[in-house]
Amino acid sequence: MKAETVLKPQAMASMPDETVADVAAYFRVLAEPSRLKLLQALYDGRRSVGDLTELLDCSMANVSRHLSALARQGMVERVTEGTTAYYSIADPTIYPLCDLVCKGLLERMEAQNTQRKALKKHLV
Amino acid sequence: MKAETVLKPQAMASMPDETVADVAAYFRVLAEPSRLKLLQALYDGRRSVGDLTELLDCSMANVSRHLSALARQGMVERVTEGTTAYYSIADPTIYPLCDLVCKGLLERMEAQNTQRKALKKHLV
DNA sequence: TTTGTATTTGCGCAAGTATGCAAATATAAT
DNA sequence: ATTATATTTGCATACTTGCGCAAATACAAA
Repeated sequence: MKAETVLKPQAMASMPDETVADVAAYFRVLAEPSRLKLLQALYDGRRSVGDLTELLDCSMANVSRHLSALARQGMVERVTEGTTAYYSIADPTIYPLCDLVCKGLLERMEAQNTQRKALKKHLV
Repeated sequence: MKAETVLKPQAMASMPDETVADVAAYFRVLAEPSRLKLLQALYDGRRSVGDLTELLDCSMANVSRHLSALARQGMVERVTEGTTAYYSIADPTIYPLCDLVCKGLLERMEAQNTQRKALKKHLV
């Protein structure tokens, strides 16, 4: 591992346009509530499309499409048994990723909260 | 901090739809090559819209729009001096986030690489 | 083979998004 | 006040994306 990585994350080193596009594509797949919910639902293990459809209240056709979007990015893996298709997480990177985002959002909400309280104090 | 967090990242605990939507919105802002490049360019410190426009080869109007999208999400901050607007990173969460994604992509590319080599071996 | 169940896919539509171009806005300099 | 510079915004357009619905596909059971 290079020392540079510590100072400047490799993610932020200048990178070829194609790589930037790949990263953007990765984020794009995560930029959809239904797909996030699917990943959430898959946390405990593999699930069939039918299971996920019930869990999600969303048409089966859509669940299937979202799953194949996730699979295309290598985020989930598909295994069939008979007529049913089981999906499972293939890229565990996703979890720390979402965790970071959630922590950030939470912080921001808390900041807004204290701000709101401070404002309230002034009004009283 | 609850023990649950260790076993199951809070990001993947069942969360209200609204929060899921927020996370998706966060990722959506990152799902754009130009915006990623802007964040990359801002790594070393604040930059004016003009500077960023030169760096990015993209119209100034678009750079401005992308910057306001980033600002709307709280990722960057805007400070004006005279007629020029300086933008800078406001949410450092972005860096480890992109780093994770890049590491994942890199791994995948390497895997493909070794696979390609193995295939080649068989063909020779 | 026929029927039923699970999943995927094609198609058309509605909503969202990025971009170019021109106009609007804001501020500094003459 | 006028002009020049920096940035933002409105508008029209092309493109992408998610969805519902119906049809296609795959496999198992009768």
